[in-house]
Amino acid sequence: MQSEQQFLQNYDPSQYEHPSVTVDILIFTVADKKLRLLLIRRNTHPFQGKWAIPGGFLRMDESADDAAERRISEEAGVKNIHLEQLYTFSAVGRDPRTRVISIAYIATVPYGRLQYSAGSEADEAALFAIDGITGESLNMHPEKAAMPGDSSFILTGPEGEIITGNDLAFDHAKIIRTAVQRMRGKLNYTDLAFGFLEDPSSFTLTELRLIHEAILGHPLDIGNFRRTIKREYEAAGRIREKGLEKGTVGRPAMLYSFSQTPDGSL
Amino acid sequence: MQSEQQFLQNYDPSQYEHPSVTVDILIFTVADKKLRLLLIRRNTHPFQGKWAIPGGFLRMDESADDAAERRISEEAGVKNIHLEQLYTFSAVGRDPRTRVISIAYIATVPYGRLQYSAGSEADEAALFAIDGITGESLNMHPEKAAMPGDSSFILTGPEGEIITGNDLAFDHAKIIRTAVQRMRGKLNYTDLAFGFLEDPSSFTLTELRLIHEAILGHPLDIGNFRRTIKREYEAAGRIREKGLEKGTVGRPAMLYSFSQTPDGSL
DNA sequence: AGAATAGTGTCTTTCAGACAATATATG
DNA sequence: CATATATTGTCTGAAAGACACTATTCT
Repeated sequence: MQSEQQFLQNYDPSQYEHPSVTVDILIFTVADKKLRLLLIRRNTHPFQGKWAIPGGFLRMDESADDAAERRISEEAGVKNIHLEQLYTFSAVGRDPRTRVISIAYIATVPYGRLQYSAGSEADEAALFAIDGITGESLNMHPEKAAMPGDSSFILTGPEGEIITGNDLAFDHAKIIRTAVQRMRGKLNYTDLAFGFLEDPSSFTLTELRLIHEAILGHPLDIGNFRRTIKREYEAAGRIREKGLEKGTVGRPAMLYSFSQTPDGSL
Repeated sequence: MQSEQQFLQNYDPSQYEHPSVTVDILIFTVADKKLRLLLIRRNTHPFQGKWAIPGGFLRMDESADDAAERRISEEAGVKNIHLEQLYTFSAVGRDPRTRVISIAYIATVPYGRLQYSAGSEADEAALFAIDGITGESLNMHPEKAAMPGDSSFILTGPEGEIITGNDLAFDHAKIIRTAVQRMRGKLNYTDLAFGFLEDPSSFTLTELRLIHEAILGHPLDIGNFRRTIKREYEAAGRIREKGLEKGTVGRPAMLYSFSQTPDGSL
């Protein structure tokens, strides 16, 4: 029997053919009461000219979490953003070039912190508002069961240009649908929405409610929302009153500050 | 500018170094009122002699879902099992040989259908009961924040031998903890538990309750459980009465049959 | 009858949804 | 004061949790 050292010396990773591994980042933000997603226009084949989710190859010396952080820093110029793994897409034909499996991540970025090259030719990027995604049920097999209409949701660009999920590159419509459904499902029992706050140490409950409404795609009852948030967070000391807002129209709102849990969970 | 055809011809997948991609399958079952997991004892380096989650390399012509189905068929001799992607683990040092990322799947197998080589030397496999996993909160970053005690749960083998998460190969303790927490979190709003029924077309509510209790690790109120299941499933026509059980001790139980939804969701 | 298991009913508290009413700022 | 926004209160029905009680079989 060989020793562990001998084994490691004899081990040849090239004996198997390996797929490419990429990390795709769904960079979401909330602006003007709408959930929006950062897409980039592809300037190479395949799907040249189509809009796509930003991504990149996983380097050998970084975890997928690290790669996601790196890519969002490169693409949106922002660090210390809430990132969460969504799903790993691995259908055989999803990339026409070669075998590519993609680990998809959701990033929740406050609109004010987002930086991207809106106009530049080389790497054109734009925020698209998302509408028309229905069915909040959690799909256990995102790559199976492509229902008709799965890709029929609407994306509205910065100049009002409208495309649908079918106009996107690769299987990115499927990924976006999965992401929105996941966000909706987790909204009520996680801190997801807080990741979109411009300043978590000073926000109003109206601001937080508008984020929830943008993600869900429908309005919420104001009183019930306040009651629920205060019960879930204020009693536990997760949010705290910080004094009144100033210089706004109407009654000034109470400002709150939010405390992240150590691991970002619940 | 090159055409798409030219691009495809020029594309060289080997220009990047690729990690290995494996699929790991957490084969769960419920037997004797306990949640149990199929582990195999490694007979090669690294971690020779340690217990590990079964897995295998992703082939170039199969999706991760397909690979998971293939592996569970090879390892447990069973097909058409409920499979669900858990998480993709990709920390750099998780495999000492080379860079390996692992797409983990949860399989829910009825005990009676499970076949594995319990005694054979070549590929020793065993079912381990899982105890002592606490904190049902959904961890957003399973690979970060290794709390002390994360791997301190207890696994009890077929002969009563006891090991802890720390005795497992690779980062498999972390994977198991993530899986159990995920199952607990989804138990109440998915069909997860039904995957463990010996015969979904003929089961009692007591049998279903024992599955829930095994996953959660604590007893449930009998009346409340019945009420909730009947409200959620019987009203929607998802379960139907099939007549009385026969030949058992005590009052005979009503038998039910369960209808899977097309996509296996909710 | 007694043991064992299955199934029902009731009471209380919590929570979600709908909606009305009140409070405090600006112009 | 009119307008705009924030905040509180109230009512109802659904649902969860605790727990007592009844039903049907076998030995």
